[in-house]
Amino acid sequence: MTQRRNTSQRAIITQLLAGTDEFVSAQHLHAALRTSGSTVGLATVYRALQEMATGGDLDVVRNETGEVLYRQCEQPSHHHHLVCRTCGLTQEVAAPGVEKWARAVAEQYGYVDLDHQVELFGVCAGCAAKRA
Amino acid sequence: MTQRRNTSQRAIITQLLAGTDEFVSAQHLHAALRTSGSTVGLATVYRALQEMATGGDLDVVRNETGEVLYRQCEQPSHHHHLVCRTCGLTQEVAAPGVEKWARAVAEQYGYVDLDHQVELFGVCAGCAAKRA
DNA sequence: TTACTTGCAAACGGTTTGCATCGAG
DNA sequence: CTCGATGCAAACCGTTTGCAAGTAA
Repeated sequence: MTQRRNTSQRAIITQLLAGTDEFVSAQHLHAALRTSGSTVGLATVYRALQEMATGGDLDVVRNETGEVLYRQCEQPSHHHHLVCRTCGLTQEVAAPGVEKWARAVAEQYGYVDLDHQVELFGVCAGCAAKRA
Repeated sequence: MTQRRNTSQRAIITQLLAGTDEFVSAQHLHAALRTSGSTVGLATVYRALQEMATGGDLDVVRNETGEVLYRQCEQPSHHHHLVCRTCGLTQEVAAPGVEKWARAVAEQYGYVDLDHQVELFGVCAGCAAKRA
């Protein structure tokens, strides 16, 4: 049985994530921590983020360059994202029908252990206005 | 004005892509080429794929591990994929409700110029059987 | 004391780039 | 002959891992 220990590093990482509702990369988070005086190691940041993500405490997304982004997840229920491809503004959205559809399709083809990736990209109202 | 030269390498890459309607990674494509006797370099494959992708001749997707996948694009009807995360077997599936849902959500939040990414991952019947 | 955590550095895996050489036009 | 294309190897970059030292419980 694995049990999590409370360390100052994890506390500060959790705290920093709680302070924002935007997606951040492990690298960015690490840089921010070092800048503010902490001596946390990069590996520790990665390990903490992974742990929190698999524990369901963080939302995980990948940006266009393949970098992994994390954000504290406000909604306990499963949901997806609508991301502005210009400024990164993100809305959490529910996809009621999608889950059911995914299950039906998987069953039809005999696939099990299903997971799905559903993300919407667009340009938010603000950015669209500036573009005009 | 940049002009493309016709080389045997590009010809064989184009030909191989034309022979399938599945997504392939640059690495996979390169391995396949080497196996079939070609001496193409990895870099050449990457350069060719990038060029074709920016030229709009290929669809580009990223899998769960961040690897970039390419596929010849000319699919008449829009559809999505159900990919086996063990063996890579891919089924093309239609997502009737998804498109409508995406449009509705985007409108609700004032997002325009919408695009979406919907991929299903699971373990196909064959791989599931071997696992047991 | 036990065994989970940490920081560092090295290892990794996919992708990109520098450069000398090759070859299409 | 020119200049884009190629192959190789090294460089990159984000991420993971081995390991000895540190520390919560």
